This record gives sequence, C-alpha cells and structure tokens, in this order.
Amino acid sequence: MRISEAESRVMEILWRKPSLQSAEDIVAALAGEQDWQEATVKTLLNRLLKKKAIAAERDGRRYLYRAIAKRGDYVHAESKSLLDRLYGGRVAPLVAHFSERSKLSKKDIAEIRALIEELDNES
Amino acid sequence: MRISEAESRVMEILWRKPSLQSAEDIVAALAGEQDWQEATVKTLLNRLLKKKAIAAERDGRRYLYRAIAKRGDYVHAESKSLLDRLYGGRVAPLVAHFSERSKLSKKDIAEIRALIEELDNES
DNA sequence: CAGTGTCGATTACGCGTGTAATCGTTAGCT
DNA sequence: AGCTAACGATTACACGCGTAATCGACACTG
Repeated sequence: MRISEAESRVMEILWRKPSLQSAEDIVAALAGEQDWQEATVKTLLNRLLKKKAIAAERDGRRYLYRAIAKRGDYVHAESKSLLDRLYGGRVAPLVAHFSERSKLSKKDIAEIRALIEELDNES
Repeated sequence: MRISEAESRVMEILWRKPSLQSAEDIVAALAGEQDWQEATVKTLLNRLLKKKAIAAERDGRRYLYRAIAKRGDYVHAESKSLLDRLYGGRVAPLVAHFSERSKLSKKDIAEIRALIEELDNES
C-alpha cells in the first residue's frame, strides 16, 4: 500500500529515530516542520498502522510507534516511478536535465564525479 | 495548477507532436499505451483546458488541441519536488542512491561521466 | 426533412488524501 | 466515588483524481 505525501512526513520522524516513539513525541517532532493539529497526526498514524507501514505496542495507557516500512524502499519506489514516467527509467537524463536547467552545485558535481570514478575503478 | 499523472499522459502526446491534434488523434495515439475509453480522454482534455495547460481552437465541428504548458517546466517541477522531499534538494544523493541500489547501467555511467567532464571543462 | 452518428459539455461516482472534530474509555486526582 | 484530563478510535468532510456514461447540439445521409 502506498505511503502518501502527508504520511511520509510522519514516517520521516520515525525513520530519523528508530527507537519507539509516542504519539506525543511525534507530534512534538513535527511541530517545527508541519502546521498540523494533534488530531491530524493521530489520523495519519492510524492510516499508517492500517497500511502496516508502522507498528504500535502498548505502553500502559498509550502506544509507542516504530517504522516497519524501510525508508530506502520508499525512496526507491518514489524515485523509480519518477524516472520511469519522465526520464525513460534512467538516471543520466535526469542529471542532464538538472545540469542544463538549474545548474548543479559545485558540491553536486564533485560528489557525482567521485561516484562515477569509484564505479569506474570497480569494473 | 498542477497537472495530474493521468493528465500528463495526455500532455505527453501533445508534447511529442507540437502540431495541432484533434481529440480523435489523441485518443488514437493513447490507444497503444493506455487502456482508456474515449470519454476518459475527453474528460482529461477538458480538465487540462480548465487548467490552461492546453489550448483548443475550433476546426469546424470539432476542436484542435495543442500544449501550452512546457514539458521542461513540468518535468522540472516534478523532479525538484522529489529531490526536495527525499534528497535534500540535491542531485548527487539521488545518483548515489541508484548507484548503490539498482546499479546504474553502463550507458548511464558513461553519459553521466561525459556530462561531468563537460561541466569541468567549462569552468 | 427525419433520423443517425459525432462532437464537445455536463454529470456521476467511488476512492484516497489532507485536515480535523468528536466520542468513548480509562487513569488519575480530589 | 465522581470528575476531569488524556488517549486512541471513530466519524466528518471537501477536494482532486481516475474513470466513465449521458446529454445536447449539430451535420450529414437517405
């Protein structure tokens, strides 16, 4: 089951801190980034539970939550879908696009070069 | 106004062929890729008109359509949004992700290397 | 000129999503 | 024991989207 945009904001909190977190913790962590009511966060937690993207275990009167879905899988699925839809499923055209369009930062260029060199050395 | 996934399938047809196209042309072009009824395509055309993503001009009893929105802008908006949400807004981490994950193709690597070299030569 | 086919326009409808408010239950306080 | 506060669960609701069917106006055919 797909994790929606809003839901992913909640997942990010859980991914950042793999320990168990209460709803209150999560609401607090989101407070900085998202302008949501507590009730909204609760709803999202419930939807994520239904989707089996997170798990909850009782801690007295409340629940503690943790991620089940892997961030890497989510990131990959989202990214691959974009590449497929817009770039023929390949990475290079995306790099080319940003190379022309928004100008890659020095940092980006350096990192990408390092990656490529590494791959060249491997093979 | 955002162009939805389904709508973008229609836009792709118009982007591929910048000349004016009738609804019938578009339905025909989509037939290979998408399993949609004619009515569905008509709906999408109307929604795109409302969003001003396309324009239509009368040709006797029917309309001929053309894209107004630019493919590059669409691709860029979608891509940037993904990079922002998942990769801190930068391209390199995405390349790194695919480098580890699904293995970049030879072709990808070669193309990216060429791009980087080109950028290095410029500056 | 009446019928029929063809367009675009209008209407439909269930589902996911974003965003919450409200309800019911239980734990703790007085 | 009764009241209140705090949780999670349930319910709400508008909107966009995917996917069409239906309607109304015209044009062509016989």
